Amino acid sequence: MSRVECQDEGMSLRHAILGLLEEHPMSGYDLLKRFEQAMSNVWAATQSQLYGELGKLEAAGLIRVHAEGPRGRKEYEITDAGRAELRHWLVDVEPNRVTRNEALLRVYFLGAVAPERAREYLESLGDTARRREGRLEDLDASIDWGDDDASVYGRMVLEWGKRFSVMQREWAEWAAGQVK
Amino acid sequence: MSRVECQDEGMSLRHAILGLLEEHPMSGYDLLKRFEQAMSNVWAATQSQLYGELGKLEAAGLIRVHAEGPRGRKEYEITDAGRAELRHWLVDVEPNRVTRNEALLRVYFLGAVAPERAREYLESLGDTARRREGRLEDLDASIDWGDDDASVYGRMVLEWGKRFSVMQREWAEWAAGQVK
DNA sequence: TATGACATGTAACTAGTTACATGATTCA
DNA sequence: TGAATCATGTAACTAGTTACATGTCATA
Repeated sequence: MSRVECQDEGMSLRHAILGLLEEHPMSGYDLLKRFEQAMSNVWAATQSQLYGELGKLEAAGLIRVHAEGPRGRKEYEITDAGRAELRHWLVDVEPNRVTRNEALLRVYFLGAVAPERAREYLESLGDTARRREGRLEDLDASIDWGDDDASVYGRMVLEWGKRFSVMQREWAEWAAGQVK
Repeated sequence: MSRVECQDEGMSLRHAILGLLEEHPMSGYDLLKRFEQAMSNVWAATQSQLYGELGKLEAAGLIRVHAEGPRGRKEYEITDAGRAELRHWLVDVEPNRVTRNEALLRVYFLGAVAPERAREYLESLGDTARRREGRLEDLDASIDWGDDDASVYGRMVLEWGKRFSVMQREWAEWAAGQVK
């Protein structure tokens, strides 16, 4: 029941896995699908990293194998220690705000290329945002939202993505117009 | 004059350094100050990583030592090969969109804690955004913008930060209201 | 029977973090 | 002369990426 000591503030993949297993037991393969789909807009993870982390989580006693299936399938479930660690992270650890926005980094340096290239770049950012906006609208419309926690908080994340896309598109349009 | 071969799409720190040195020659220490200040909202870098990367850039011929000063200070300048690499990155390499938003990741899992804790968390995201909004407004007002490239593109980046902060604050206020 | 989806794993690498270590110069 | 700032570097680590490697099961 007691939380494993852990002074590190990072390791969000670890907590992403714990959070998904809190919903219900899953295999590494199942988790991978989640990271490739819904999760990909929020936290990226590769197959290799995922299986590695599952091993570490099991060794740390935060998850355990709950059932084995065909083809070597191992379904993991979260343990009480894992749940404690997840809650601790959600409540006590302040989010680390290490910012890395490659698209925006380029904008700083657009003076190094011809104005036409700069405008093209900004317009392509706008196009990308527009496409993303459309995809998220479609996704939202296709989901039958309920009033359970997963729906409420899932919708919040989706709403964030939609608002972000709109903001990015509008900014890119404005910025392209600023290029002389 | 010809670009160094480089199939990797990442290495943005490398390009951030090249972009800053394109403005004018600087030492590692100067660059560090830039990364700690204006740059910190776009691309984070530690002192250790910076000096390591400067060594690699020099070895690759993309920068060279232009002047030495007291206390072992080494001022670097960008070479023609470095400028070519910077332009190549700006124009030809599409931005990699690996998303990792720790604050948003938590929102997915807020169902694991009491609604009051969840609301507190969302409100704290709103507060953070509001403070950031204020800081960026102040910064904008304090800068004497010109119509040179550095001003035009610097203002674009700042404008993005302001719009992002507004979006994040409004979303967080809405989201906090969604918690039952 | 062959293809594709299911399923897990490892090796070698690059990027990024934390902590330590050292010394020079300025200025109160 | 002591503290702050300037200035560079290294060692040990964690996180993340790419590529490879292997084998199972369902079904067309």
